[in-house]
Amino acid sequence: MQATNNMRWVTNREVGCNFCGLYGICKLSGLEEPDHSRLDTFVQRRKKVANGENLIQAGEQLQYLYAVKAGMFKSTRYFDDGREQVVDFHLPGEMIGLESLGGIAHLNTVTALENSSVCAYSLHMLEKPKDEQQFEYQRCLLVSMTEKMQQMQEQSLLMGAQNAEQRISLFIMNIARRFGQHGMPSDFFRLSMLRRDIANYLGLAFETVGRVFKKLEQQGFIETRGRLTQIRNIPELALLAGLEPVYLQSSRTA
Amino acid sequence: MQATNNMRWVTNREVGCNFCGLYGICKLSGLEEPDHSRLDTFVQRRKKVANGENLIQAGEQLQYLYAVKAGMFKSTRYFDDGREQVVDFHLPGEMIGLESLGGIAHLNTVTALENSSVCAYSLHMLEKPKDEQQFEYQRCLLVSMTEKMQQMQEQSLLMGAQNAEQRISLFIMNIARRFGQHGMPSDFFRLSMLRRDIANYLGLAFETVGRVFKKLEQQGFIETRGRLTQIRNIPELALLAGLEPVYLQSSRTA
DNA sequence: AACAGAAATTGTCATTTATCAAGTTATTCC
DNA sequence: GGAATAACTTGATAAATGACAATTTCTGTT
Repeated sequence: MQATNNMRWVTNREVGCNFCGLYGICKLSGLEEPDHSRLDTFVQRRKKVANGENLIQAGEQLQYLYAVKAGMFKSTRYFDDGREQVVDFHLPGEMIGLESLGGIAHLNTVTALENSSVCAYSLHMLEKPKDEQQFEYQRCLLVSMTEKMQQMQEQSLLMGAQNAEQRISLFIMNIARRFGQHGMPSDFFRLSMLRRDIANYLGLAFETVGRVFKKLEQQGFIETRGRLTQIRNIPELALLAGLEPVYLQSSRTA
Repeated sequence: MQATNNMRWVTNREVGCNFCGLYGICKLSGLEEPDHSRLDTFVQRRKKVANGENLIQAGEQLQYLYAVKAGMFKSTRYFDDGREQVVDFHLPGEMIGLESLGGIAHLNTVTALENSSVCAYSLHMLEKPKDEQQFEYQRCLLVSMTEKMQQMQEQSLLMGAQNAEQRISLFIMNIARRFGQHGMPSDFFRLSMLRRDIANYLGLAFETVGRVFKKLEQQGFIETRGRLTQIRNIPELALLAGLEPVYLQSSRTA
């Protein structure tokens, strides 16, 4: 198919700073000052991570908070016996590292699923003496954690899914909402992870994932070309997922 | 069985304040002052909730943070079409409400799974003017959220479970660790939720949950008398769950 | 102690999903 | 651009789980 060749390199847009999870913190650090000199001492901007490379290795010391600027990441837990479990995906605008804040080391390995870039914010700011600004930093962090927690809350719905079709519909709708939340189209995006990753994440065989995607496509709910994914019938997909039909709409207008 | 009659009323111990999720906040508010007068203006202590009663109704305005003092709760999401999804359980020492902090209303209904009691802390403290103490409150909240987030992280492992046996083993080990974390025995506790609740939470049929429990018991990994549950072979159960064998030990000594 | 209702167990059968194997299509790397 | 590799698809079969119905046990109440 010729169209496929044209679309192969289409990728998700870079997220704007105003839609980024680090926005609050960056603003405090001088993002909106004419020269960014102050900001630049705290934030390492647009660090590139090539497809397949690790941004974070499990066991590594916790030093930075990251925000995905462009591209996509997965978090994987590796076990002694060689098994691996994908525990999360990170979309543009979302933060990486919040879930490890309690300890001193990262629990999971974070890998780029395509050529990606991140902004890194040093966690040293948390150790500074208490002052007015410090208070605000903490508040920003609290907001970020709150958002992350709500996202994780939704995973609980995923866990109760009754069958593969519902699980996968829920998964797609979840990704869609998250794209929309950060100012990108919520019905047309690049699903950069492999079927294997999705399957591992959802606890399904990857053949099952493939078959369900195909079925959803045949029913006209979604359309895929390689990794590019378009949702063609949001209400029906939401229904399959067992969500209220307003699911995506409400988060768009919010 | 005669022994059963004796054990019917055995219940989980009340958690000590020093093992409670609200400890930091209560301490700030005067928990350790000789008279508790200051504390009592912020904290409503030992509010009783009878088995089956709702502590929180979905949609209700967010006003308090709760900590489970004794007993057990479940959080349920209700859908328009009548379906319900159990999204979380709350054990003694754990907090309730953190996951809704972002919004103004509760998303889930929280129900007591046995005669329980909670401490309630007014969220108004968060709106007070910025002062030294306010900073500390925020920090406490950040710590609580961090803990909750790590707990939720573990749910991600649950989601990837390959089969019912692994799911349920993981579930039991998870509950066990959480009891241990708050100073209670991690190998002997009352599992107050119904099979139906566990099944709903894990996305399994309740008959399957029952059969797996029975199988685990026949293999000698666990022992149950009614709701009372004892883990008899931690390493084997951890193995089934696909966890490192040190899982429980490490959290005990910590 | 006895009753009523709820919860749990058990057995059978239908459905879903995993597993394995073979073939096809995409990607990556020279 | 082409070879090598990885990812995905498809089909057949086995295994796990869900659904239903009948029975037993448990729980709470009087």
